[in-house]
Amino acid sequence: MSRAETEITTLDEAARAGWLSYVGGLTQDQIAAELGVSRQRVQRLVSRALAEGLIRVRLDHRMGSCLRLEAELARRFRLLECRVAPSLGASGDPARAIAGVAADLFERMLTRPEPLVIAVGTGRALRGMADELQPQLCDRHRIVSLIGNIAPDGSASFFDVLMRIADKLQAPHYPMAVPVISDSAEERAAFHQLRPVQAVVALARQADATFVGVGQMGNDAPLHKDGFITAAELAEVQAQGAVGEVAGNIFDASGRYIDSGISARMGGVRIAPAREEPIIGIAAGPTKVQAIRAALAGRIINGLVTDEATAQALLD
Amino acid sequence: MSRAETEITTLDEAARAGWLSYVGGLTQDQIAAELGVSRQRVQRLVSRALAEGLIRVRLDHRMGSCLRLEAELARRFRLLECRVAPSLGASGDPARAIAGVAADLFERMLTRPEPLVIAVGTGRALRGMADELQPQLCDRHRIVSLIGNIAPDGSASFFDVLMRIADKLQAPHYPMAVPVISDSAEERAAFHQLRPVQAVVALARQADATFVGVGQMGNDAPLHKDGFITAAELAEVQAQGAVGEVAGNIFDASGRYIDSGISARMGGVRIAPAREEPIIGIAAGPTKVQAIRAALAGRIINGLVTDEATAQALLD
DNA sequence: GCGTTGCGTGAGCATTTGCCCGGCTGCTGA
DNA sequence: TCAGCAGCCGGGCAAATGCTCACGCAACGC
Repeated sequence: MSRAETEITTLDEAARAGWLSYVGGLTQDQIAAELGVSRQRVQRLVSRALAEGLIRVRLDHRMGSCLRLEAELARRFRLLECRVAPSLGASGDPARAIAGVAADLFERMLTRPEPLVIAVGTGRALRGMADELQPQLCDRHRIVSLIGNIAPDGSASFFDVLMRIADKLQAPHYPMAVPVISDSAEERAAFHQLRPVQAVVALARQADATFVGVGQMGNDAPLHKDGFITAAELAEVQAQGAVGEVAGNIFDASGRYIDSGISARMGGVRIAPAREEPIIGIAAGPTKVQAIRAALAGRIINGLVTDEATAQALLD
Repeated sequence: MSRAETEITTLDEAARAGWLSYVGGLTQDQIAAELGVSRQRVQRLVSRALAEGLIRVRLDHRMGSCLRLEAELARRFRLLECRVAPSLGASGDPARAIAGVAADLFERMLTRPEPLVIAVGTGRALRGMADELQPQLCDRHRIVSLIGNIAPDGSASFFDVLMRIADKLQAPHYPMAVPVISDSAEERAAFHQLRPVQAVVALARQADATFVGVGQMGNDAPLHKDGFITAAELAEVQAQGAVGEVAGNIFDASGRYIDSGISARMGGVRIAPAREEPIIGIAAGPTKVQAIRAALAGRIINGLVTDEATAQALLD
């Protein structure tokens, strides 16, 4: 109890310090005087406010260079939607650069008056987007997961993107209660015969908009790093020409899905190529270029949020 | 041409510097290396990005103390909506503190699926809110002005809140083409007999939501400072018990409108007391407390965005 | 009872940032 | 053509900031 209460008041204090610093433009000394604490404490509070994500910073200016890249990508790959975020410099994390821009696009989708079914995948990029979303009441839309939420170790879910988004929007949400990847094709089939699972799958297939990450299938493949497939399995699909993956469904350089032992066990929904509804891929980074290009070529995705460096590489 | 182009590229550069600094967290030296310019130039660019409003900062945390004040205000004054922003310290501008919170509430209104008519007043607080709005396509709602847009000196409009909001939302908008205050009651009547003016007035009267500032009627009254009424006129209504004003309509301490020579000449729409639709007052500052309290008492407004200090004063 | 551990605190210091100022460049008008 | 002027640039410096380290205190286990 007292633990939770102190926690709340410290966060409050951090928020107040951050507010005075960023919005009010006061110096830390002034804030210290205002709050009646030491300057050092103010420094710590502000840095905590930043770390906890209490302070949200966005850039309200479309740079010419980004706009040009967007237009060129949209033309070249016939995209419905395209956003290019400025890169964060050589050392920066590309996922963080695109998170805010992706959240912006997502929020724009939410402003549509008609109730939508919005499907989401998972991964670091989506997770970043979810964290950047403004909390708002938006309960006319439904959020549905494209992938299973049961991790190999039995833990509920890995990045938990669906829950985070639904939480912020207080929207009805439909997790897919199947393993991300089953031990066998039979197990997968058994799960998918369950009535509630079928309902979620049907919903995901008819989604009015879809937001997914794009995974590379090099040796740094997220599918492998996160423990969903073994190194041997990775090598096997690499040998079959795998270059990328969307919602766990692996495809080759031309964006055609690869059928393999893995795909028969992978839970969740395979996005049909060349859908008309927006399927937005959210991905950036040098290692993902080939995967993104393939997903675009196969029209698995018809929209893209990426960063400058990746956009440039895609066009080269 | 070259002037405009340089302007654009400088802003782009400023935006990029600000992005790397605020979002990327790089030091100015690192940014300088990245952009290939001097550290001093980076400093200038970042400060320009800030000044131009390219960097938008918001606080994503409701402080306990603010929530308590909101709940207490809502209870005491039977409010439909109430938001209390943290104060910006003794020296801070209260209008700036509440701008972001007000914009948040406004944006929340915009997420409603059904097309709305939203009426807006004017003033510094509303202007601040308009500046903080996220640009977004929101053309199902209509924005209508409560007050005239012809200033005494003939200039088109003073704070131009309506245009700024409509611009950001690309929404249909209805300015009221009448003088803020006419020279005579007859002139006012003549304007209000015009068919287009009547249409706008009708729209404003039936607005689904209304956002207004609240002006004090002390010697620092905005109506006087901005040149709409003379010192003599101010003194006259003060003698009649004037304490505040909403959209140019002056009321006494109990929130009852005062009929005077001024009110007969004031263009625009008088908000009917005790309306059911949300009428959100956006105001903060020690000089406004009495005016806000009166507007609440008379149920001219039934919602409030203010800051901590003002909220506390209202409750005392 | 006592040592240990973990967290928060303040002091001091290195780095970073904001700003002023002198100098330079490029434009303008006589 | 050239003086005058305005705006930009970098140097340098003072203020502000971020960070590390040693210390104190309370909780915990032995």
